[in-house]
Amino acid sequence: MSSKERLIAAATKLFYRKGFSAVGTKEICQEAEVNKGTFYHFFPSKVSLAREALTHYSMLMAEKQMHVLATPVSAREKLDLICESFLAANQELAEDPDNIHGCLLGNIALEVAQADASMGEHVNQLMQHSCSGMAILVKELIAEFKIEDAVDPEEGAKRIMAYVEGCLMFAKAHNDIEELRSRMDGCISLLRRP
Amino acid sequence: MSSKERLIAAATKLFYRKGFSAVGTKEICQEAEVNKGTFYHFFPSKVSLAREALTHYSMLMAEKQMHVLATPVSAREKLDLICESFLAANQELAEDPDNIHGCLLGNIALEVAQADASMGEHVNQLMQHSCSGMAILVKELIAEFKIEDAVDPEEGAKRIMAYVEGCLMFAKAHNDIEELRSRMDGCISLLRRP
DNA sequence: GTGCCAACTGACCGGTCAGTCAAGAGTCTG
DNA sequence: CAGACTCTTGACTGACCGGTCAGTTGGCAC
Repeated sequence: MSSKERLIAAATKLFYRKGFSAVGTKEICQEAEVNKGTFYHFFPSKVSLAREALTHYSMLMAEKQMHVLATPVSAREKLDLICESFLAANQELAEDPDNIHGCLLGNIALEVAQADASMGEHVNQLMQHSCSGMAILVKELIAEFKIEDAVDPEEGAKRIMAYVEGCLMFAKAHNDIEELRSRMDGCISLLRRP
Repeated sequence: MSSKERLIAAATKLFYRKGFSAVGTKEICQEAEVNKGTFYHFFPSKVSLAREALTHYSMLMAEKQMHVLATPVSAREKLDLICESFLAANQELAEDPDNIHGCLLGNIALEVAQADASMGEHVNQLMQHSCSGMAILVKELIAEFKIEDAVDPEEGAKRIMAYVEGCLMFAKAHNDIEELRSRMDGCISLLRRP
């Protein structure tokens, strides 16, 4: 792995575990086994690296999402697999897999996006991308559950993502996977018009 | 208002607007019109003040919640009023009311709660409290919509809170109130068993 | 060989951070 | 009035922050 790749990987891990502000450039460099100067050779600023780390995380999640969508199981089961892929990412990036860190995108959205406009724009773009992947699954869910008068798939995807992010927040706060797993069935209800 | 009260009020405002790490003790003191020493006369640390600010915010929200619950309108309308009370808090605490900052409890939960154990415990307690208030409304909703085979009210309250927090995250990221307002109807669906 | 350049080094910069402290001001009690 | 107490002051500390820079290295082209 090149220095640049190691920096992005280290930043992704550390921001995921501790958040943006709590991680210093020094710590990132140590984790990536790179010197301070090398950091600023490849990235103009800490925020800039964070943007690339976010992209890296999103690609990782999108890959898992695509894999789930291509799995030959029911749409309902795919929903659970999406949930599991969040937990798999946690396992890959967390130091202790028993610590639930939620979703890097959501975490950064709440911590940094508003303070830094370029980051905000970037987060929005990645969120949008994530939702459009989910919209495919939403269509399958609507068909599978024969939901009449369902919400628009794009809107349904946003609702489900919001719900999942909220559940991830609870799961992180209580450090309990079940807060997420046991609530995934609620996603289907969200597609019905009330 | 006493120095201590001014400190808590200032901290609540600033943490709400910018997050925990992005606000320094100096800035809090300036906003509260108090000196550094006075800060540390009343609070042993920045985290300690943040805990009290969080409590202050929760009391503010609980008050609004109680007021909504006592309003003589339909349960469905109360749900919208709860949503409006989040926006009212935003109006009260934000510098520019057009900037959506979400929920202080959720923001801090994702930013700090995991790094600081005492903060995590505190956040959990306040979240619990907030959910138990919501459970009352959930019972009303179940009765009003004659939802058969509904989820347990405590569980329903958690689902709705998770959904609302998720919608608030989207609303903050996109800086658009409608991301929250237009999705409140989804709360009712969440109470139905799928 | 020589020239070149991206990759890399690590000491260093000004500034900011949370937190400290000794001294003073104001207020209550006996 | 004396003494004890809380509250307030703001300069100060040392660690740490993101970011810079002059200089080194190693490989590739000619």
